[in-house]
Amino acid sequence: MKEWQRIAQLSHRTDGSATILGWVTHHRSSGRIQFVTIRDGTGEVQGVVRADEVSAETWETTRALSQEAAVKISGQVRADPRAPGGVELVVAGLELVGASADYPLTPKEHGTDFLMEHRHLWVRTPRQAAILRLRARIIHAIRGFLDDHGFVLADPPIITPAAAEGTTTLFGLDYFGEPAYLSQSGQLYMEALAMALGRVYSFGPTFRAEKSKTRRHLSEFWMVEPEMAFCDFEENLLWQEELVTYVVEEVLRHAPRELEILGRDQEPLRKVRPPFPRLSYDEALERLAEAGMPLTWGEDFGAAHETYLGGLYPAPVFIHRFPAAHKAFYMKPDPDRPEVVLAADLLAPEGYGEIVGGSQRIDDLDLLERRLFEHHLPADTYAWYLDLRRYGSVPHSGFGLGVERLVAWIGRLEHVRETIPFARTLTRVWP
RNA sequence: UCCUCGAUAGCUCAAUUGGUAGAGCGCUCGGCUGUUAACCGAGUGGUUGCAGGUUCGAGUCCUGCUCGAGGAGCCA
Repeated sequence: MKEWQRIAQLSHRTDGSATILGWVTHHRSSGRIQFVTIRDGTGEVQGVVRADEVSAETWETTRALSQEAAVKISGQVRADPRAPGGVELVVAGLELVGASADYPLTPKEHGTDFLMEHRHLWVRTPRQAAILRLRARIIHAIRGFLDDHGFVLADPPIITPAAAEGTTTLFGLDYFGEPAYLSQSGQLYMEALAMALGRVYSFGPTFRAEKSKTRRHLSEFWMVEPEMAFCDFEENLLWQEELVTYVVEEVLRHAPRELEILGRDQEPLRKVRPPFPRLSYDEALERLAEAGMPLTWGEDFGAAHETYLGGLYPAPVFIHRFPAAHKAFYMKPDPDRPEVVLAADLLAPEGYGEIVGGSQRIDDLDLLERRLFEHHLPADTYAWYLDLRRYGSVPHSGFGLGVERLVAWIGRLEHVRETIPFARTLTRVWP
């Protein structure tokens, strides 16, 4: 049995003694009475210290407390309408566990660069802690959904010999004298694993050395990549909308406090229900033309186009069947229209852009070899991948979901760098 | 890689047509018997990103550079 309590539990013991361990967030003094606010990761509570109720030593120790000093305090838990949260601790004893001098972060405003430079301390603030709890809840929901639906967690390697798609920029490294790269997608490996386990998913970091500096980009981000054998394009979309819906429901059910701290309006989230609206690439072009943003068939969407399309509906929207020319080599052509592929992007509402990208994969060996040639990719690098089409090839599909973008959308955050404990961006690899 | 904007006290920011670099917060000391980012008084605080130029005089104008921001492209 523990000899101390966590702050979140204090409201259940509004009479009786308690001991808490935590860090000082605020300290106010008014002559003969001091107020010390303590944070312990589960919540905050105010300690009340009266000069005539504690020893001179405790009074002095309390008086000398500074921001983020670690303390152990004990006393009587009491309900009081004047206390933030309605419960306070009338302090009988206070011990300094760890002093804190010249804490850099003040209760006032700071700029982004300063906060990122002190990210190791910034995470202590209520807002940042709420975001990290939200992230944890979202990850828990994703894994729970997939685990409960027969998906086997099977993670691909992070150190890889070549680009998965041969396009985006990779972080290179020296692998015992051989060139190797940090994975920018585990998808090809997931296809192999799906042929072994049926339904699989990966959950891990992904690395992209793109020179992107926007609020939607990180150099290191986390991605979920489910892959399903015997799954066609339509079923793939169903899995995606079921998963996203479940995650949103779980957040609404289990993290309303976090959404409140973030000031996140819950109404748009309550409108996220399957089926999600779907627009074919061709239909999307029509919508864009009506909105004064005409594109000729075959052109890719720009950021403005994506934002517009994502904003058409309260729920995420699928854009599907893109022109094959600019898409990844492994995407299966639509049998009815070979000029488009059975791929879809899921665009989040409220301007958050693409959160999921998925497709049915080519299962025909000849076509896949032809596509590798057309994309100027070396066949020998993909020899093992081609084997998957040689030995019992089946229709299969999968998708990749960006965890940070999902967290940013659900929390309605300004920037993905706040959705991960220590963001790695184009200009920052520290702390 | 390109475009736009920016850099002044530990932090957030002011500084008029080029004319002695300030405020709030933080921190230190003092005051206050219920504070809520407490309040009141005093104190503390500067190579104005770097290098050069114009000028009697540059935080301010000019040139180059460095660093940062968010947007494009690219992407989750």
